[in-house]
Amino acid sequence: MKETTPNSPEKYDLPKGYEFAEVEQRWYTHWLEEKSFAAGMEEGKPSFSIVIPPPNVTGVLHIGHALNNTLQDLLIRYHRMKGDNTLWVPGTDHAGIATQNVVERQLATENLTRHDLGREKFIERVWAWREEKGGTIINQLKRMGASCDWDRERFTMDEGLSTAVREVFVRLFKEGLIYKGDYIVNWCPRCHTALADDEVEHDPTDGKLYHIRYPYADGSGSVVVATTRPETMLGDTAVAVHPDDERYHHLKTIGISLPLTGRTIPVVFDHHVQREFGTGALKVTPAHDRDDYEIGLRHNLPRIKVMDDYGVMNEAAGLYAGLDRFACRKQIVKDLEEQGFLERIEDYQHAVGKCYRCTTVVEPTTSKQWFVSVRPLADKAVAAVQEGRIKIYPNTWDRTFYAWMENIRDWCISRQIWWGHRIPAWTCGACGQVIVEVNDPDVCPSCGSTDLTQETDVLDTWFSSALWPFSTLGWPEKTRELEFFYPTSVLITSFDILFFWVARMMMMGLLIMDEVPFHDVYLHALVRDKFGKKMSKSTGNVIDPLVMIGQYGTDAFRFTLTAFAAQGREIRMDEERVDGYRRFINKLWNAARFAQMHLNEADPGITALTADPKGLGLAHRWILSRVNTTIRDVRAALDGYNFNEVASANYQFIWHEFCDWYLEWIKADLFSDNVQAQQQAKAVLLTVLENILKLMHPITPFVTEEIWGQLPGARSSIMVESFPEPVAAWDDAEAETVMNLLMGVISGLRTIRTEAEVHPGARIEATLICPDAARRQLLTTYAPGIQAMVRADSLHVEAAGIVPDDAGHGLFQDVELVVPLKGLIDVAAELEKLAKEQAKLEKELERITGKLANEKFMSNAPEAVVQKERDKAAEFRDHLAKTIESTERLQKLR
RNA sequence: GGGCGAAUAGCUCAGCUGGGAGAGCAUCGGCCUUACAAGCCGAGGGUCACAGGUUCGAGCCCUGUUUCGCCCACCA
Repeated sequence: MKETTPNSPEKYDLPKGYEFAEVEQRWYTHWLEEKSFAAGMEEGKPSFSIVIPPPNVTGVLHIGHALNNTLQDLLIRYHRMKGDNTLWVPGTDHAGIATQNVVERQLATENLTRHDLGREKFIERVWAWREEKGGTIINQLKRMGASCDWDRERFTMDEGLSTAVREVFVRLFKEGLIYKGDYIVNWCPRCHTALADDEVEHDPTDGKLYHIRYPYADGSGSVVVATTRPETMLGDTAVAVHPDDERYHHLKTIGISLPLTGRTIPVVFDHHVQREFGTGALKVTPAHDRDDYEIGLRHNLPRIKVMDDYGVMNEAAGLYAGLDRFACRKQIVKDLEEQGFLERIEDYQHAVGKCYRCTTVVEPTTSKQWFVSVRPLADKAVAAVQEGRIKIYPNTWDRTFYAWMENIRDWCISRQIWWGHRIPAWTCGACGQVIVEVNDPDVCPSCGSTDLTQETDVLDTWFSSALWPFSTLGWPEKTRELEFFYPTSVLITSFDILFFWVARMMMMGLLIMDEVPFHDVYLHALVRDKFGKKMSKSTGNVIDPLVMIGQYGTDAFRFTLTAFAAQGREIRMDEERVDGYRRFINKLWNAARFAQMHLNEADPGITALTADPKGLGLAHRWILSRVNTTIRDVRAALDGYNFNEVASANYQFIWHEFCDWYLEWIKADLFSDNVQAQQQAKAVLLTVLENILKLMHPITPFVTEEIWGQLPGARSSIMVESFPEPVAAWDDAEAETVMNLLMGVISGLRTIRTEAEVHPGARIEATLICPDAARRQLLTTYAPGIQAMVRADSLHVEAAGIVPDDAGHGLFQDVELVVPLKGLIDVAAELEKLAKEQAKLEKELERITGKLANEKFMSNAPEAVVQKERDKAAEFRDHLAKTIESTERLQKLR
């Protein structure tokens, strides 16, 4: 483990590079053993709770889960450190169709179907599968570092949640919000179930548009209709035209003779028909098309189902019975052509509905289904958002949400599969009474018969997910958990299930609990590849979170996801960024290693700073002031769900302020013989490092925990430490101003060195010319610091002076930087640069003087802005003069 | 067709209520300087998609245009 370096063999206790794999495993196990994730329920403390969007039990962790759960964990760890009663409820979703498919595939390898087993045995089989394989995604979440309260893990099919489902179903039914009706549904002939509208995906598909001639019944003429699905003509019960379409007025009294069947069907007049499309005549198949179904209702047309549940033509299809729907299509086209009814065929691209689970082409068809009347529920949800009881982040989604809720249709909740919550409805065989009860009835309450059959359909998976925020907390029992944690604080999810899930939780929560299910909804972006394409296995552009974790470490991966999580629509994931942040984690590791090398050598009494910092050295006061700013920025970003800013505030501070400047600056103290200076540096260093680790812990739990444990003093887990709060005494505007001056001067001198190609190891001499006495005093005071940072043997600070012709020259604010460099100046390059600078300054100056001369600006702009412009003008004038001077001086050297 | 969003450095993206254009990566130059070469120091690079408008002042607000993406409804 311990790696030695040639320079200091025994000094480092931490390995040279951060070895994440071992650390992650060790700490996660420790946290679980210590039950560090368990929710507290102490009276008088604020509560913070999140219910996880339950991944499908069949799921494997993809990058969307990774993002989703990283953000949740970030907030959970933050609030836990803040001391809130913090609960993160984990769990999985039984995912009806998906899971059933998985098990059916497994059966297929044994040459079995679910029907061979029968319902009960099949369900047993699914449970067995779940026991064996259902924990995959949970284990993967653990590798992400998710600090869920695992003892509270729930499953949408477990006993408690099943009770909740029944309770809600019965209540909705009794309130008249659930009904059974005949309806046209999207039927998947492969899954054998109805699909909700949003479970159907519409893919643009190349197909054909068939133009078919339908003769008038009296033989006096014919009309041409067009269809993409000619096999449905067997179920046609009308031809529809627009009522204002004069071309067809004469058809009012004439019937149509349906080709191939000879059936006579009427012509109906309906506004739905688009006159411009094709011939303006539409064949109407009410049993197999959603729009036709509606037309059929309006005109009282019969519905003829010509297919069975497998997509095979039935008896109503006459000669075509027994043919698969697509085979039938071919045969029909052939027959139409032979009999002279086929006018023409054209290539046609149109949207074809496909099952979102198995991509089988969906067949619209009529059947008996259970529905929820969502209108009253939707109204409650809309009101909750409008009144601000639920806030959606980013709020650009509000309008989309309202629009969707306004157009919402009744929710078809029955599914003709076996895996799921079986609908608690029974029909009496004797009297036909429908019984809906929480507990299985023995006898019909109406006639006393025991001939009761339970509904075979199960509920849409989203029905149980809609209850998730309260069912997981124990409802319908009145639990302490509900009391403490409902409504939950925030729901974090991807916007693509805003309607599937989020809206339905709102509806159910508001109805059942009479209270919102969550106060905030944060909708994060969809993760795409770096070209903006959706990740998919077929495209081969999938970034696998587990591969990322293995390669770069969980912390680096989590940091990347956080840094990408701006409030937008999409995230373009680039693996290179993960590598970049892995370096950042390593940087932090090494900074800690450096700190530890000094802190552990120190007398054991070294502790974090507690005293007033006013007497400390400049760099110490500066870094403490910067820590304060960082704490404020990070907290504000977390509270406002600006996750990317949480990442960047940390990154910027740790790398570019703490490492680049502070650590370099205090090396002099740490290595000096001045014990007091050394002790002071150690105390502040420890203080700052502790704050950094706490600030970073929510994003990068492992590395921070590991470093924390290595710091001096007796330490338990960083998880029980409190999240940093700004310390008023640390704010120090003056120290920041002075440090900015010194940093500017140092950077300027370094630029001069580099441009003159002075070897980085070589020493220089430098002169600072500064007209302002107070600032001159500062520069003199901190000359040793500046010298150390720029490798200068001497540094003169003067009020005025003549710049030697062959000197390197620079400028920071009102300070002229002069470095004598005999023959090292690239005159041509320097002149070019000065010319560019001069042009820029002249342009800026012109703009500002114009502004200051503008009366309207002077009278309208706030005084502060005007003053700022005046200051700028003065500064630019000064710089311009000096630039011109330099140019003249260098020209002498040519 | 309706709605939403995006367009800023070579790439990926920030830029929150309008006041001197930012980061990371990449590029170029120089360095093993006692935490880190997984590093350090420095440099270059932008008509903020286009055209108007409001304003003293616009990347940001308004109108229109172009390109791209998503969602909803889909003319059979």
